[in-house]
Amino acid sequence: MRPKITLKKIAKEFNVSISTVSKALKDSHEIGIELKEKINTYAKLHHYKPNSLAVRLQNQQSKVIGIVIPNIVHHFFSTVIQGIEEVTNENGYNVMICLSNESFDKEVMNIGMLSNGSVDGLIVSMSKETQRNNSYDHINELIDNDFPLVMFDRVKEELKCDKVIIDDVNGSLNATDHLIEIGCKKIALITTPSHVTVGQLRRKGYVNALQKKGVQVDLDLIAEIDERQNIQDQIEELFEEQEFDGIFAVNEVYAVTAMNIARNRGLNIPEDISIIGFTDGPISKLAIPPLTTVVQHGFSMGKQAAQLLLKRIESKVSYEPQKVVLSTNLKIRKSTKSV
Amino acid sequence: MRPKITLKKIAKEFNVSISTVSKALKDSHEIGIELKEKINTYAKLHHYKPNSLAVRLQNQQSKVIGIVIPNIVHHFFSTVIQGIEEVTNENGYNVMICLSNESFDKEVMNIGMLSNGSVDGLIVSMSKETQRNNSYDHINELIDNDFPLVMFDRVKEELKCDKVIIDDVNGSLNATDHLIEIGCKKIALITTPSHVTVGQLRRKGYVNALQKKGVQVDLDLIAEIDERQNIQDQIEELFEEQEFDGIFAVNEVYAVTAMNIARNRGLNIPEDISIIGFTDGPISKLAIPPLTTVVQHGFSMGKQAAQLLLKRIESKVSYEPQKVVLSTNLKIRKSTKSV
DNA sequence: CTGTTAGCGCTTTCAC
DNA sequence: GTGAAAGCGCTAACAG
Repeated sequence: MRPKITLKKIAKEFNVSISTVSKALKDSHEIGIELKEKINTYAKLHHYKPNSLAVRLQNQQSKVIGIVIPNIVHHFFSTVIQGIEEVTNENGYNVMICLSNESFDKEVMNIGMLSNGSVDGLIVSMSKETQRNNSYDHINELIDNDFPLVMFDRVKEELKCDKVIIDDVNGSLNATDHLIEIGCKKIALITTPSHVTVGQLRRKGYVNALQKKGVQVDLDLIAEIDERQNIQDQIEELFEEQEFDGIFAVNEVYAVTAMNIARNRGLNIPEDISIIGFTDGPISKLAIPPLTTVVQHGFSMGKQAAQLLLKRIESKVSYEPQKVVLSTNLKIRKSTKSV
Repeated sequence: MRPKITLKKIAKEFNVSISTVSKALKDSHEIGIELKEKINTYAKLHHYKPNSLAVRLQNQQSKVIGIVIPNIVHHFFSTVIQGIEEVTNENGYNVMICLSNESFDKEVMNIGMLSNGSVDGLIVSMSKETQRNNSYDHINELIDNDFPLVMFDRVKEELKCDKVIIDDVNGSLNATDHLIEIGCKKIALITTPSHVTVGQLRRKGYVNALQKKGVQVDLDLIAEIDERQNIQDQIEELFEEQEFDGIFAVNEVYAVTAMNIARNRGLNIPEDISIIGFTDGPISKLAIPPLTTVVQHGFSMGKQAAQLLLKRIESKVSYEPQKVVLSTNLKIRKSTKSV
C-alpha cells in the first residue's frame, strides 16, 4: 500500500510546522489565508485524511461501538443490527460486529478484544452456550469496570447492566390466548430446551395462558427441540405421538416446519389445525398459508439498545441500570381460524 | 467508566519505569524474575489489557478489516459475512461492518471512514444506487492508493482490484437449460432492472440457454421488478398478461412469490408450471413445494474474499488483481418436474 | 500569524 | 537488570 500522507509530510512540503498544517486544515483563523489555501489544495490533491487511530487515541475514545451476537444469519439478529447501525451512525459512531457463533469461548474472546479500547461500548446478546454454562465472569468484568454495556434479547436478569428485551411472556400468552379464543382445545408448544432464556419465557406465557383458562398443561404436548439434531424429525415425532388442533411455536422455522408436516399428513390449515409462530420474518410472510405470528420488533430493539448505550457512553455520572421491555403484537394471517 | 489501567499506572505502583513494566508483561528475560511476577500478578488482578488503539497506532496496522455491504437483512449477505468472519478471525483480524443501505452516499462515506487507518483492508459489495449512478471515484481512490480491496458479488468489471464473483451466467444458463430439458416450452424470467449487474448476468444466462436451443427470446416473458414498487403486483401482472410453463427467477423472494401466485391461480406445481430460483436460503427450503434453486455458495464466497484480502494486505510487493469465479450448482427439489 | 511542547498508551533501541 | 528516549499521527495549550 502506498504510504499514507501525514501532517508531517505536508509540513515538510511547505517548510512549516506540523501544528500549522493541522490548524490550516481546520481552517483556523490563526493561519494566513494564503498559506491555508495552499495547504488545503495540496491536502485535497493528495487525499489527506487524518489517521483515525491517532485521533481516537488522542481523544481517548474510538467512536465505534461493538456488537457481539451469536449469529448473523438470522433475520431477527440482522434486523436488530440494522436498528443499531441506524442510530449509531446518526450519532457519528461506527459499529464493529463480532460473531460468537453460539460459542462461549468465542464470546469471551470477542468481548475481551473489543473492550480493550477498540470500542466505546458494547451491545451483546449471549450465545446459547453461555446460557447453558451459566457463567458470566466476562460480562461481570465489564460491569465492574463500569464499561458501557447493553444486553438485548438473550439477557441474564441478574446482571447489573442496561437491557432491552422483548416481552416474551406476554407475547406468547397473547398468542396462546388467541388460539384458545378461536376454539383450539389442545394446543401443542414447540420450543427450545429450557436453558435458552427466551424459550423458557415463551413457554411460561403459554403455560400462563392455559392456566388462566383453567386448562390443564399437558407436558406431552410440549416438544423441546434440540437443534443439534434434525429439527423436522423431532417435530414429526410430536405429530406421531400426540393429537392437537393448535400449535404455538417459538420461532418461524419451527412454525413453518410444523405447518408443512401438518399439511403432508393431510391436515387442513387452519380448519384442522391453527398455527402461530414467534418472530415475524420473510419465511412467515411467504409461507402457505401466510403464518400468523407474534411480531417482535427487532429494528426497534436495535435502536433502543443503541440509544441506551450512547446515553451511557456520553453520561459523565453513573446511574442505575435501565431496562426496556418491548411489547409484541399479534399479526394475524391465514394460519389461524378467524374468531 | 472507570479509568483504564495503563502501563504508566502500574509503573508508578512499583516505582519502576514504563518500559520495565512493558517488558515484564512480555515476560522479557531482561527483567528480574521476582519483579516480573509481582508486576504480572498485579496486572492480572487489575485486568490490565494493552490499549489496542495505541498498539495499533504503533504498529501502523489495525488488524481489522472493513466490510461495506448494501444490506445485512438478506440471507446471502449474512452468509458471506460469516465466511469472512471465519477466515479473518483465524488470522487474528476483526471485522468492522458498515451498511450502505443501497445508498451511494452512505457507501462513499463508509468507505471514506474506514480507509482512514481504521482498517487494513476493505471488502465491498456495491449498492444498487452506485451501480445505477455508475460512478466509482470512491473505489478508484482506494485503488490509486494501493489500498487493499476486494469486491464481491456486485462488482464492476473495469475496476482494477481483486474480485470474487458468482458465475451468474452459467448458473442461470444451467437453470434455464434444466427447465428446457424437463419440457418447458415457454419460460418466463423474473429479474431485476438491468443496472443491477447480477440481474443482467443472470438474464444473459437465460437468454443464452434459450438461444442455444434455438428458442426465440420473447421479451414479453421477461419481467423486470422494480423493488420500489410492490413486488407481488408486478409478478401478478406477468401472470395476467402471459402464458408460460416455466419460470426462472433471479432470487428466492421472486421465485416463491411467483410460486404462491401460481398456486392461487389454480396451477399445480410442478405439473403445470416449473419454477427455479437463484440463491438458496431458508425461504426456498421451507416453501411448498420446496424450491429448486441455483445454489450460490455465500459462505465460500466470504472465505475466498477474505483470503484474497489477507494475501493482499500481507504481501510486500504489489501484484495483478485477481478474480475468483465461484460456480453454482443446481439443487433440484420439488418445484420442477423430474426429467 | 506561526512554532514549540507535551501528551494520548505503547514499543523498541540503546545506555547505564 | 533497569531506565531514558524517541516515535507512531495527531491535538491543544502556550509562547513568541
